[in-house]
Amino acid sequence: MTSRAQRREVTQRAILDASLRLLADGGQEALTVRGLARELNLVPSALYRYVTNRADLLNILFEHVYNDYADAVQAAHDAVPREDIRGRWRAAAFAQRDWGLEHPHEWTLINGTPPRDYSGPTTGPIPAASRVHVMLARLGADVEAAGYRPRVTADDYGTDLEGLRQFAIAAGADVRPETLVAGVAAWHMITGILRVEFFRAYAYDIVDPAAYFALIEAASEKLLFGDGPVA
Amino acid sequence: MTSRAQRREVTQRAILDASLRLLADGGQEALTVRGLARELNLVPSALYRYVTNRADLLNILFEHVYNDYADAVQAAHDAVPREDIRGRWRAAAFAQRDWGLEHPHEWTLINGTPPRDYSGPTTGPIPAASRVHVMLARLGADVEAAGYRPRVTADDYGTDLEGLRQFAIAAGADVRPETLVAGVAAWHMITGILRVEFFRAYAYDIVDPAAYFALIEAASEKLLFGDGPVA
DNA sequence: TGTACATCAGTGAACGCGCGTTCACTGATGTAC
DNA sequence: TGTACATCAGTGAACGCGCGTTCACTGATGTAC
Repeated sequence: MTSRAQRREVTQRAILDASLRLLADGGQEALTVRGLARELNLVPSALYRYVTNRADLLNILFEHVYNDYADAVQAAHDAVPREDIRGRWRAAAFAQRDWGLEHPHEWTLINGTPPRDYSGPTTGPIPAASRVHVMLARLGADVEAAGYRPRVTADDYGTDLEGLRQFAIAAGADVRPETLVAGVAAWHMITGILRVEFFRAYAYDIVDPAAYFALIEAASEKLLFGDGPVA
Repeated sequence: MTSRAQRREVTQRAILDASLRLLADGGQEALTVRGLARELNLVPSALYRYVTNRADLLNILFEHVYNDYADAVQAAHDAVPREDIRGRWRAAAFAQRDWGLEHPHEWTLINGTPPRDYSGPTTGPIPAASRVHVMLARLGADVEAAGYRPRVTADDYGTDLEGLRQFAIAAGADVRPETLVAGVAAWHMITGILRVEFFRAYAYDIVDPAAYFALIEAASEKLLFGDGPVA
């Protein structure tokens, strides 16, 4: 590798780092071409050697941030012993909250309104979002194997339930689609309550958000684990 | 009422209408002072006779849109006979989706990232959000009265569970806080899946969003209604 | 090893744009006597 | 009913701002012979 290529890589990395800094400080609106140039002590036009336009910048950032989130959730989940199935779910749920508290603008980027110039996959899944759901599918398999029966039964095995089954198979998870639906639904619950907390969209006063989150998290467990293992 | 006051009211109404049009067409970013003036064939500065700044504009709009949403959900709920308790829940859930499909930018305004200049209640609840939750609390009371037992039991009656109880009492709903938690959690589930659908934040391919929503909605019912009425 | 040439990172100036907000003003509408 | 004055909706010009993107350029780094 030539030294020119090395320096190019260093700059690319510096651009990503500065982007993350701008995002963390001021949210996605603060991530502008000119602002980024300022942060890097460069002239704005110089950035066009590395990035084709602002949309490109956002796409790179989005992917990185989403993976950060997936890493955090995955790591918390993996830190719990495999046989503590409830604990694994709980760890993942709380990890999303903790990550969001530490990285509010990042949480907002991936969970809030998609940014103006962002043009992620117009069709098909977001890779980093899939990562978390692969984890959930495998967790679902263990939920079943441990004898828990989630409280969801589907009457209608529509196209998407079948799609979910295929997704689980690809993830190497032997799990009924009903369980997956329960898991996915429970995960939406977690994200939904965090939206209320982080965006301050309260319908009534919440004095202790952490305790309130724990309540909702308990409800998510009830949905996924039912009344406990069935012999 | 003098004619001057009448004309003032007409203009105020025109400003609101034009704001709604701009929002519906281009999202909250399209709602600018200058854009609004253009829409009304006015000079930008003229708007400052009616509005103190852009934040004010957004606050007015936000309130209106949130009430629109609450109206739609409430109306769908009220159209179902009181004794059809499951049907009432289902109607409310599907109403949120239908309203969101018809008013994507409006749904985004109240459920997505709070707009830059918006400065809603920094503390305390959003009035229109409370309206829906009052409805949910009363529905919860009927869920219990009908003998359903939601699958949530709380070990910890923390401050917020007590707050939720007070909220229900104020709403005239005789309902255990556990049931409320189940209802609220289930509602977050609904909003959570709609976020994925409307913001295209898929973790795997969803080929039939309507059918997929129905699956998740079924899960929400399972959480709220448990296995059916207990004699 | 030395020279001629090619590459390409970064510069600096400029483009056209839209934004929120201010301010002194005009001219029509409303009010007091 | 008529006149003098006050109110106030809307104008027009200007302020300073930041934005994304283009383009011709300089000068250092890298490559071929």
